[in-house]
Amino acid sequence: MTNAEVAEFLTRVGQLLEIRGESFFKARAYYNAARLIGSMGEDINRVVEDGKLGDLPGFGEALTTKVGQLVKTGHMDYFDQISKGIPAGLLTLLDVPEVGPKKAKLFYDKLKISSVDELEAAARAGKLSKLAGMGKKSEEKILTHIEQYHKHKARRLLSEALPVAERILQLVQGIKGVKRASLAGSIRRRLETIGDIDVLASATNGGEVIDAFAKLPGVTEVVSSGATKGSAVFAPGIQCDLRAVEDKSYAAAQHYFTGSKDHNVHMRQLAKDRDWKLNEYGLFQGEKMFPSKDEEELFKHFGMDWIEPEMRENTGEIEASLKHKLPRLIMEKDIKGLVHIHSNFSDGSLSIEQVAAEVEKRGYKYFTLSDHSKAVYVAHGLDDERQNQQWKELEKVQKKHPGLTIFKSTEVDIKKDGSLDFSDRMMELFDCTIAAVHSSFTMSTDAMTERVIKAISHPFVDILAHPTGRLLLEREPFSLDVEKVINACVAHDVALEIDGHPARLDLDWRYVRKAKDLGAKFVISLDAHSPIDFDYLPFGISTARKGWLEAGDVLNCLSAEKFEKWLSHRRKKKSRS
DNA sequence: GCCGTTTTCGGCCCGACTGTTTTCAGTCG
Repeated sequence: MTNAEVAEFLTRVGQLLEIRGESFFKARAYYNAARLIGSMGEDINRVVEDGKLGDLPGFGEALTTKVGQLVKTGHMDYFDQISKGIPAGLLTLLDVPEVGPKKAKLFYDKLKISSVDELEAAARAGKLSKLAGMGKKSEEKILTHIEQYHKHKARRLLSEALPVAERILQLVQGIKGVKRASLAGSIRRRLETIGDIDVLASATNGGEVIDAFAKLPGVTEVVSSGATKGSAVFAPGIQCDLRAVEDKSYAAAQHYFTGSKDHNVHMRQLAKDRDWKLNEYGLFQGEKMFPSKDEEELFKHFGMDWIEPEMRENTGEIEASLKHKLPRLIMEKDIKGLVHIHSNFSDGSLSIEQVAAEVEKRGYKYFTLSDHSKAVYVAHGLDDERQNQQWKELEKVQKKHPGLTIFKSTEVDIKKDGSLDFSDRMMELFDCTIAAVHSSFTMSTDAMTERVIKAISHPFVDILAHPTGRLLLEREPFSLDVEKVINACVAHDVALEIDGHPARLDLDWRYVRKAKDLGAKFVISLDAHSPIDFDYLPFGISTARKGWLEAGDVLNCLSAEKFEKWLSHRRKKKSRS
């Protein structure tokens, strides 16, 4: 089972326990385990094989036995035991906002409801409002939520949510009485997909600010509106939560609303260890508040350095900060050249000349012209003859742009058997080759891993592109032993691509972190097919930052000369061996 | 269900909002 599958399973166990009315803390032990496994870099199968499951924080005797069985056999006896008498569909009710375990149990016990459709029918028939603790308003709300549940999936790409968030932030900054405002939540942490937008504001007249927020242009529905907190749906259907605090609480509130949840729990534990209390209003010792004008000062009270929002996932950043050993994360301005650009020779929309002009306009010193190879037929992949034509055109353009270095490159297809789509003779003629899987996604883990490693082992492959093939919210990554592939890349001195297209962001940042620890090198690429794709570099950068990368880890932070040196040096090394 | 150099039992992060209640439970983040 993959980490994600194990995490999902354990979440279901927790939900079942809650529905059964077991201690919430028991359920939380499973939720904590689910979050830990879902967000850690190590392969859970490896952890179990190595007998290290019990070393994970929050894993005692019970979890170690039960999760061990789950990972080894894909099955958990305990799950069968607690799910007895509870229909599987009941858990789907929890996907409807404002329906939690207590309500779900109530609906099932009193009305035998075990699916969202049945819930909808009961609400329309007015049956829900007759239940204890329910009323007309609750029933209407549930109906509205079910409509939304059917209409659109809850999450969106970061690239879609961020512009909306920035527009809302501007509007909030314009509300009368607002002193400071910023984005918070997962969008500030630059998570790859976003559930809702969190905005924080400081003001003396919180209630009025929330009122004004509910009336902003673009608001299609007001979900809630109180003295310090409001929630509204903005076109095109993204929910935004605004929190208003007094300015003296701004730093603590910004930290709190940025999260992540796990990071906050850990920080609050640190406060508790010192007999302090940390909440969204400040850091306190008894009644006394430690003043913090910004987050940096807040961290300083703990003897910590300020932690970049992208790192706040509770994966060691708090320990590193306490030891003053945080990395200096890569920034956009560190990038010197662009990697993985398509032209209209394959499926790009720009000519090579237009690409060169675009790259120069944006101030970069070099790029790799990486069109598809012939096996990717739908993308007009190049055969030998057309590749030769492309090279001729490239040389013409190169002459017109003396200040720019254009690397002869290819995104060569990794065929089903792991062989490459160009002959060795052709492969040797490129300056920089990027290999990628584009077909036969449904192989077994072993077969796919072998396929990719065979390609990596080829002496003239320099970079592995979009290593897991995922399309966020659309297509799952293909089944791959990522850790083995990373190790193979390190062994063969092949760089891993962080494909910066916001629908890919592949390699995933959780693996980026792992790969960095294993000694891998990276490129942050655009995988650009059209002019708009050149605006997507920040998403590749934030993925790298979430993986703790520094400029020194990323090859296209090198000058054109040094980038070329890396390519030729490793090729010489390979032809010798 | 987990955890502990003050604890092996009694805690477990903390607070806002809503709706249905006469003081609070449920949900969410």
